[in-house]
Amino acid sequence: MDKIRSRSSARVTEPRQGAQAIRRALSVLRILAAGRENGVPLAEVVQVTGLTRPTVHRIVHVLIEEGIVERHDRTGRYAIGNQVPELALARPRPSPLLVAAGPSLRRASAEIGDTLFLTVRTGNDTLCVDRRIGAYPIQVLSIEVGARRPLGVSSAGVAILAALPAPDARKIVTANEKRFEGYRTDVATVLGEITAARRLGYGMREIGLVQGTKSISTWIKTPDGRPAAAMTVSAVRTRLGPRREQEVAEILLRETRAIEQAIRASA
Amino acid sequence: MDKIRSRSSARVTEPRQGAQAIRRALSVLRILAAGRENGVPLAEVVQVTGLTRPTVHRIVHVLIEEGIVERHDRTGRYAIGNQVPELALARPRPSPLLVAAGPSLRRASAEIGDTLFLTVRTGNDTLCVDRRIGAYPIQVLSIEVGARRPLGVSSAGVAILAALPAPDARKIVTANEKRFEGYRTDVATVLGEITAARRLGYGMREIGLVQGTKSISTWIKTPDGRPAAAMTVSAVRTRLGPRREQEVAEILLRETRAIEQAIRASA
DNA sequence: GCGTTGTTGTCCATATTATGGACAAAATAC
DNA sequence: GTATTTTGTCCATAATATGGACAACAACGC
Repeated sequence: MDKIRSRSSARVTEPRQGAQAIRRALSVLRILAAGRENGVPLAEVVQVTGLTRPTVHRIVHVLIEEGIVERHDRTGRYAIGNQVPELALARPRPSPLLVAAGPSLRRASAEIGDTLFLTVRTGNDTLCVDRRIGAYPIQVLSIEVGARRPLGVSSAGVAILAALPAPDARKIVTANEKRFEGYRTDVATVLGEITAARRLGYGMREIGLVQGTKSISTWIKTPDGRPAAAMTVSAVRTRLGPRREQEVAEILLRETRAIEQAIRASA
Repeated sequence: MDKIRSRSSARVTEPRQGAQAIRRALSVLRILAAGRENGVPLAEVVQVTGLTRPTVHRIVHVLIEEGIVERHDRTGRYAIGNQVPELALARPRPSPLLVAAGPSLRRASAEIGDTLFLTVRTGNDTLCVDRRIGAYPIQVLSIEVGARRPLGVSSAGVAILAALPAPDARKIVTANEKRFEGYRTDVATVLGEITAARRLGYGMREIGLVQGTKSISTWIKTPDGRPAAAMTVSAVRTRLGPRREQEVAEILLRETRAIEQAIRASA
């Protein structure tokens, strides 16, 4: 581990010590969260976190005893346990972002007709928090609410990274290096996509995570200038030619501004 | 800490070591969860967990850095952070219990007309996971979905304790001793209520948590005989005289059996 | 059946990490 | 203004978490 002193951007009080084990447990949890209901095999957690197997094993089993993690008997995979949603109930139900974005998502979805996603950043991951299905008969539904992927592998992730200060983005991308393999991409490619997104004003992937799909993402910023989320349209590639890409991007950018306004209003 | 070897009931593999810090962090989290949106002052966490202040302080602040806990600027209280619901999204949305209980809650609510609660046990707490408002114009709405209290202070808690093996119940009650003060009760009173509930077949509190209310709770068991939840009716005391208590209890017991059947069917 | 490979699980000596007593600084009450 | 309560920090020390090495088990091939 490296001792980082100060960041050029906002917060300066980052590195607090005396809780290595807790931090490790949390990074394990985040990997498990990426596995959703199916969970993740121990070996993969070891691989991705870079911790040793005994350590991961110990952490995971303590968390099982505590009800935070479950182990699927049949597959032996580890997954987020039911105590996590129970803890989550402590918070008021709909997040301010979802409230602020609701009307815009409805409008954009009606207007565009393809599947719309709202994705937030959580640590080094993107997390899909809302999805609206459009009227067009062919819809890209592969990504579900709750889906979690390393920042950088989806157009939403690229958009969010593009909206971050370059050094921060770079740091996240390199931190995710190990996890990129599973998505057939790498640090250089992602950095290239980020640069392209900055130039374009929105994130775009000709080759979506699903074969034959294309995605366009805009970034949504909080009043302090930090990216809060991304709004994404995914569709079969043939439906998003250059002309329509332009059209869709304009709608997304318009609604993005509306959401940013709504956030400001609610704060 | 004591070294428990074996339990008379089910699980025998309980005490795994090498993760004190993680367990402590989790017990802190559970206390914070009880504080809901408002959170809990540090001193209270210290008092209830029995940990030292430096330790709690360290844990809480690491969790803040990780996004698991938030500190409300104005009050200085600590609360569950937004990363917890994000992790929770990894699990499929409606819990099997909620699905199984849904129709029964609807029926019972329509029939009784007073507020109905579904409460689960989570560790040493009860957690309200569903609430149905009845048709009668005066409703007891003080307990909200997500509300968390020490097992023993509500009629639902008493019901769940009554359904547990006596030694387990006793252990939980003594573990909660410190927290009872805040609810104007104590170990002896709670143990008495549990015994009474076992005799009656359902839990009952003449003096509810809210002045002038009365509650009746039945316990719901999983196929293996462990209590999974409690179903509760709360109403102003005058509306629950001896005759109607009897009536309501019978409806609850009937629907309880229906839920138990539904759980068996879904397993 | 019996090696082979790829998992997961366990042990324990050791160094690293988390601990908590004591002290300090805010915030709040008086 | 001082007293009191609450939160925050330090650091020497002991207890805790660590990970190398080994073991058990499962899945596959033949």
